[in-house]
Amino acid sequence: MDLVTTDKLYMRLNTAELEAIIKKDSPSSNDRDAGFCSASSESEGGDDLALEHTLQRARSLVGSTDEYGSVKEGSALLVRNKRKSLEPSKVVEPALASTNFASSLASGPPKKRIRYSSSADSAVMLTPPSLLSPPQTSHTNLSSAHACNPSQLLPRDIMPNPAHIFVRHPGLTTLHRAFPLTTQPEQQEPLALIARKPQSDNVETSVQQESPNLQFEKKTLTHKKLHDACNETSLEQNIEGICKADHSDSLSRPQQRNYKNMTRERRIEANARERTRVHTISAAYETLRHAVPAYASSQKLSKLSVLRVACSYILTLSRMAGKDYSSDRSEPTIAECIEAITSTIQTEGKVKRKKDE
DNA sequence: TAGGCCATCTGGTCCT
DNA sequence: AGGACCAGATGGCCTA
Repeated sequence: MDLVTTDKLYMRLNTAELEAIIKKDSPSSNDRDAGFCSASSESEGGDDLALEHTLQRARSLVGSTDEYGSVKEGSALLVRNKRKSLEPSKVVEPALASTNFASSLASGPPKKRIRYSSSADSAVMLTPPSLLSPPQTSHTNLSSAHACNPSQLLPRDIMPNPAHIFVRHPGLTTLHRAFPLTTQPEQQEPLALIARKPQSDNVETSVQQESPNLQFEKKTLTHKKLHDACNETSLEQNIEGICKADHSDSLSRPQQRNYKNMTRERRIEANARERTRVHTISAAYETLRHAVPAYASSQKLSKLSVLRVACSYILTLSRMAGKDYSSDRSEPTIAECIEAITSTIQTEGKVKRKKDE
């Protein structure tokens, strides 16, 4: 087993990447760029990918991928085992997923959140009418089962501002908790929209106190509408009605604001940015995961494991390059470094190794 | 079933 | 003022 990791390590050390590192004697050279993707490039690629996956996910939900030509990877709902293997553990056909979603709505809210290969895969585009560009070509199919404005489909070649794409799991979120349609949950409003500061203004106070309940009622109504919709007629037609009702409702009532005087819309936008940010970090982890040695190619180390292995790997490379990046400047020998990283890989991949054996 | 891991939402803080 | 970054809370998925 040692041979596996050690050989793999040496294989990596013999690559052009290592040569490049060795040739770069100047301390000013950016070692991070040797063999690793920079954060900026990763970010851009990650965002574009996430965006594309968002669109694909939205298309796959209604099983209309053909309309957009070739179907890339990710159009199907791949529910992967993220930790242990790179291979998909479950593959849910888009049509089936759509059916399941509809049926889950028909029998009440989904009890479990669906896990996707990436959050972009799980994306359900929620594009508020206020943020939508002028109406595009109307489609018979929805861009998403949750699209707020079903009549406005985002064409493949029009990439919206990521900040305007609201990604939401079709099932549970903190904002959109599942609860039996016939019973009321204890928490009846989104956490962020609870007014914390007591308002001296009587009018505003009454609005702040009443609105969460109204919002809950609206959500409940929306769930019920969706529930009835799935039972009676097509999901598409009814969601359109729901979205219209939602839109008109939002126009007729003042915007909800949280403690930061943040509107609901801005909170959702902030959530989207936060997701994008976290996705970028996850993508960087994924890049790093591919850049470090592992026990097996199919093994998927956790983020923490990736960091640990990467640290050992970098230290080993630095020693082979005649430098010492160890924290204590102890100048370990190359043999010691290889032994350390081998141990690290074995430790971090312990579970998987046992399974393989 | 418990524990680990991860995604998401949220509020707080800092920076531009 | 708004966005980026961060950490806590929550809940789903997976494995032993």
